[in-house]
Amino acid sequence: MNWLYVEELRNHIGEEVELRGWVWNMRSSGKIHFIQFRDGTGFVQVVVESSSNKPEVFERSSKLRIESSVIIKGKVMEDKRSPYGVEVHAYDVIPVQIPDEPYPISKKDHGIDFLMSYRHLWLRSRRQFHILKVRDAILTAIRQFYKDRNFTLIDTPIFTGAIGETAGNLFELDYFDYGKVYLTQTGQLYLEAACLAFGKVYNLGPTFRAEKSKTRRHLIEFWMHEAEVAYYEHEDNLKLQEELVSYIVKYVLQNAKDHLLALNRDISKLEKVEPPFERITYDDAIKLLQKSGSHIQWGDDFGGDEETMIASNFEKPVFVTHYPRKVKAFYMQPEPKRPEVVRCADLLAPEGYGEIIGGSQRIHDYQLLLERLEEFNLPKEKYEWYLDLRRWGSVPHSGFGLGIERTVAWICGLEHIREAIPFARTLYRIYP
RNA sequence: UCCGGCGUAGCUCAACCGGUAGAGCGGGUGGCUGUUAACCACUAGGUUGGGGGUUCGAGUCCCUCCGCCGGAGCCA
Repeated sequence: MNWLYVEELRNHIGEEVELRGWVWNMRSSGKIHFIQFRDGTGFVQVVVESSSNKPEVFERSSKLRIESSVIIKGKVMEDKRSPYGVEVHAYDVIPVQIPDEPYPISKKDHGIDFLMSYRHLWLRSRRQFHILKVRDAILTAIRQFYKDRNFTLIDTPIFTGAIGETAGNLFELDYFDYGKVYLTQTGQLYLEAACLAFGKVYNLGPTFRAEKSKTRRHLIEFWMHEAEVAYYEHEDNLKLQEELVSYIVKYVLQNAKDHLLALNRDISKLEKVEPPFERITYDDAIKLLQKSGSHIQWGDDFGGDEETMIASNFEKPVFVTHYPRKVKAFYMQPEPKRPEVVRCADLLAPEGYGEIIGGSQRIHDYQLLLERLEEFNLPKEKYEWYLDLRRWGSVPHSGFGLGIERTVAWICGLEHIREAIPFARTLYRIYP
């Protein structure tokens, strides 16, 4: 007997197959059962007819209920009445487990609190299935993009002594006798070290921000992809980013289009995403905002509304470059002719999804970096290794970080980032 | 942390000016050979988030605590 997955059935019409999976819904008309079946690769309808089956087979299948696990033996039939194009006519139904209690997630609406409490079961629902399949495609695309360009994957540590961004948003832990360490906010400083050894490097992993953020675009634990390249300056950095983002979107359209369509995503907006992306300076962004009626002043950072307003002027993602150095991190390279701004860029996604990338050229001069550490009140001794990178073989270098969940939310068209990760860690939720 | 809203059956919600708790889904029983959130009939299911107060009477009004949702700040 040939054990097949649902995703393979279209190529096996007329064959007798075995399916192993779960019942996500049951309908019955007395002498005919319709089992809505899923196996982790897709969904298909299984038909069990009383007239063409042994009585015990039909009897066994009547006992199935939602989220029973079951092995089906049957024949694959083409059928235009089925939304999937094929269905399986069963001649044997073997229950693996039949639940004693009703399945908590019903076919009708649920509130988000209830669903998040049952996230471990909610993952089985079709919408969540499609979202996480797109997430998987995005992560595969990132790895493939760097493999094609011969970058080296460098896994950066989760425990860190040095601070990447700003203090105050760090999760603090006791590390034996050493004292306090922090959960990483970014692997960037370590990638900078690695890029001076390997030239072109990237990472992909979880990061943590102890921010009491309560918005649709924040998680406490989120995944970030970062890249860092030696000898890259500002414009090289932007080019890499627009190529990466375009590659991801194209890859998803080629490999996970059905999932996007199942999510009712407007594909036409994603099809426009290809290099080059527009670049707009912070100065011009401020003018644009003021023209639209905002009271923002030069020197202010943007909030979610400002980002949405700026991005709404563009169909593709847009770079906002050269922010005032006071609103950005200590390591960013100043623009030589205008030292009050830095060589950085945020990439804003269209359709109100906000910042998906933050990047910059890094300071490579020892003296300047030392001044900035003092200016930001960072303890020099913890950064000695980072200063070493400017003592030996220092070169201009640039990099960026891309938020995975925000990218998933944008590409899938989600209303809230909590659906973009299998088990979201939000402000007051750690269960399940 | 601040601002706003909500908390009634397992779930999603209703209940007028304060007058004594109701529907759909889910569950159970029965029916139905093409269902698509199947349908039809019957049926079980409630200390209205906790505590206190006002009142002849509180799901409804007041105080307080807890929980959740939305937004702001911060940020990817």
